[in-house]
Amino acid sequence: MEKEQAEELTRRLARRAVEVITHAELAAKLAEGRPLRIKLGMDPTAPDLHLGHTITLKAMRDFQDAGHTVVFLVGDFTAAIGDPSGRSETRKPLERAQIEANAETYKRQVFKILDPQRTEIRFNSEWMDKLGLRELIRIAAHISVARLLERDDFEKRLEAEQPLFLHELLYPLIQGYDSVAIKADVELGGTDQKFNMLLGRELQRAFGQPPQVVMTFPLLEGLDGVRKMSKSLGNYVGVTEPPQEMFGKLMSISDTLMVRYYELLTEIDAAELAAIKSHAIHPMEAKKRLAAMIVQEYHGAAAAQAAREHFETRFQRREVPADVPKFKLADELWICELMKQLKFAPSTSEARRLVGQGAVRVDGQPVTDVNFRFVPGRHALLEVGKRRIARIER
RNA sequence: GGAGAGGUUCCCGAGCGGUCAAAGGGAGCAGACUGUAAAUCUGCCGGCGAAGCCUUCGGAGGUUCGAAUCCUCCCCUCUCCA
Repeated sequence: MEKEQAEELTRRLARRAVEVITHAELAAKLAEGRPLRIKLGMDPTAPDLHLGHTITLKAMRDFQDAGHTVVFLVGDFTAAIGDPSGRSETRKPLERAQIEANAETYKRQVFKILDPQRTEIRFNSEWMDKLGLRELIRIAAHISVARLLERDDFEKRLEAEQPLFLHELLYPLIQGYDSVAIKADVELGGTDQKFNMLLGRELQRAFGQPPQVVMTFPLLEGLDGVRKMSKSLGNYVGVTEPPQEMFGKLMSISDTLMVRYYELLTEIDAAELAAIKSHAIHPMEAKKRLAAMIVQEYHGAAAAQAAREHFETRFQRREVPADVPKFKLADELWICELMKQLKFAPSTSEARRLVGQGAVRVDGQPVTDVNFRFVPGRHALLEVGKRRIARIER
């Protein structure tokens, strides 16, 4: 029975894992029959969990469903240092209060996927704050500089003559030491985390622990289809975003990216995937299904259906949907000022430009005069571009 | 400590006394075409109810009628030497 469960887990994980270091070690650990400790390291710099994160989170959920424990590690200490990973420039340390607020947000969001019953939440400041310089040096003595400089982005920055600071070099050590502190059996992460995770193995060995199994997962491309999904690049779909927003964002991805999203974010079988790839299903219909599936995951079936219908009326039939946000306006107002107040334009200048480019419509009629005045009662519907729409009432 | 290079608008990157709100590319936004796809084309892309004015080219001073461009000091990064 237990053996079957382990096999089932291994099979599920194998679907998406890029690398498992090593398969043999994983099998051996699973065979021990005890709940393994799965490390989930996240640095609380970006407050929003997005679809890219869900790939590893779901893999962890698989572990949980097989009876293992996820140690959700909030890198509150590390965030104060600034993780350089995945970016070619130095990251700024965060304020303490900000870190805590972010950690809270994370915690709430992460349980959309993980099982709270089988999750242990830890903050690495718990042991890091106590770590003295003496210990730090002792840890550092286990890793050579050459080894550290093997890391891809360090190497690149050196190559590009860009700054590389000592604390950034220390970061992988700190992260690796987390694995020692929580006695991790397995660590999962994106492929960009491979180096750090491997260093965890080395440190565990140095501290007399069995090394953790390292599993890497693909990085999800963001909406632009090129760079990895991230909050700071603005190419993400957050798991807490409203249904319509999610649906809309997913509809705007390229066909190529759609296939990728299907592979990484859904459970569809090979036959269906083939149908999509071959365009046996019209790409747009396939995209709608994808969007609906994902929305359903985070908001339920009803919301997914509603989001789809909204999309169809608003963007495909170009009709005004029933649920247009309403705003009160007492007196007539200059169109640019109104756009600014509704956050349809960040500045008057931008509002002027939008009018000049024919992006602004009132009651379906394009506004061409920059000096146009919106009169509540006489005018009602304001549209800016395809996405911004509001009904104005007196 | 010494020698050299460099810090420009969201990013890359030109500019090196006025014609600079600052070339070009990317990103972004808007329009056309479409399936809110891709590709393509066009326009916009600091702020101000905008004639004109205000703020911006690492920071602070200075020279000049006038500075992103010249000078001084400071801060930061990179390279080589020690």
